[in-house]
Amino acid sequence: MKGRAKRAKEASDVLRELGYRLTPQRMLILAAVQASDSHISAEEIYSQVRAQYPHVNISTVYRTLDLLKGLSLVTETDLGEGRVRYHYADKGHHHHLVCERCGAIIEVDEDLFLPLKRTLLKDYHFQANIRHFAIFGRCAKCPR
Amino acid sequence: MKGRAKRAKEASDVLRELGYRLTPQRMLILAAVQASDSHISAEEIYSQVRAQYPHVNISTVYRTLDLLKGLSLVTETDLGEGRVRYHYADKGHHHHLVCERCGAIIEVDEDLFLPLKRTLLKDYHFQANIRHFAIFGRCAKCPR
DNA sequence: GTTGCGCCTGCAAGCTATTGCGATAACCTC
DNA sequence: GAGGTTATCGCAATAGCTTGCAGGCGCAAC
Repeated sequence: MKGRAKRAKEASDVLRELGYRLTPQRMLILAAVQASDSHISAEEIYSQVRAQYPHVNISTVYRTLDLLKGLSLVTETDLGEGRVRYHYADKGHHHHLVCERCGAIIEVDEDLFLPLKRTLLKDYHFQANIRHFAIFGRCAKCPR
Repeated sequence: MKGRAKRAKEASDVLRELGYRLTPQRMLILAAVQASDSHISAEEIYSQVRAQYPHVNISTVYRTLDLLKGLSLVTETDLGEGRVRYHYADKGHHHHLVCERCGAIIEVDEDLFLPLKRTLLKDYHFQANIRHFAIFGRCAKCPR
């Protein structure tokens, strides 16, 4: 998969250029997030990485995800499952509508938040960092 | 404090009318949330309640907060401190802008989200339940 | 290839929050 | 006021995530 390999290279270049070390743990964690087509949990990343590198510790997974998150290489979403999920951030960001009744998850484009972002900047001089958002409520199939 | 006593009565009426039992634990937890002028954490509620009723368990606090949350009597906010905070829900809902650099917390009115709510309802038929929201970013005093 | 600095990791303890289960007590009926 | 039903509670175990610390390893300089 060419696109994936290219993305991986770019991401590790970002790390190297910023002076971060390219450890096997970091590469594997990054690869796991990139290989996941949807949103992946820390535990899932952990077991994938451990398949190739049994000594890794779960805390390393969390620390690396934190690092990647800070560099905007991955985004984090809380869909209200009691665990956070991660997503590689090369595609356009998107948000989630989570139905409180049936659990359905609807992805919506980030453009939806542009008016809100503009208002916050204009009225509050607040530069909102809206990457991944989960909005809870009731979906079309679950009437009130 | 008349207003507070009145609110407490109303809240316990809601519980009773819905068939929930009015236990001293619940009353004390409710009172603690109501007595807090700002947002209160589960641990703070726990120690306040325990001062009057030493046998209470922290799990009861969480379970009660969950119940009250479901009944829209309290709202829950995650301000990114690693612990969730609670707030009595009789006043108009509001949201928070949290500065990722200096930690400042700015309260904003819920009206700000009305356009977004309308869009979600119109385009996705999704009835968003936006009570308490935290938006992270950079405040006016922390330039980029 | 070797050396050395210090970033990074593994380990273990700790924190917030949740859950299963048996015991208790709130509420209804009489 | 007494008794029965069952919602609720306390306890302890557990899950998800974080943190302090000591030792290991990536990387650059030689």
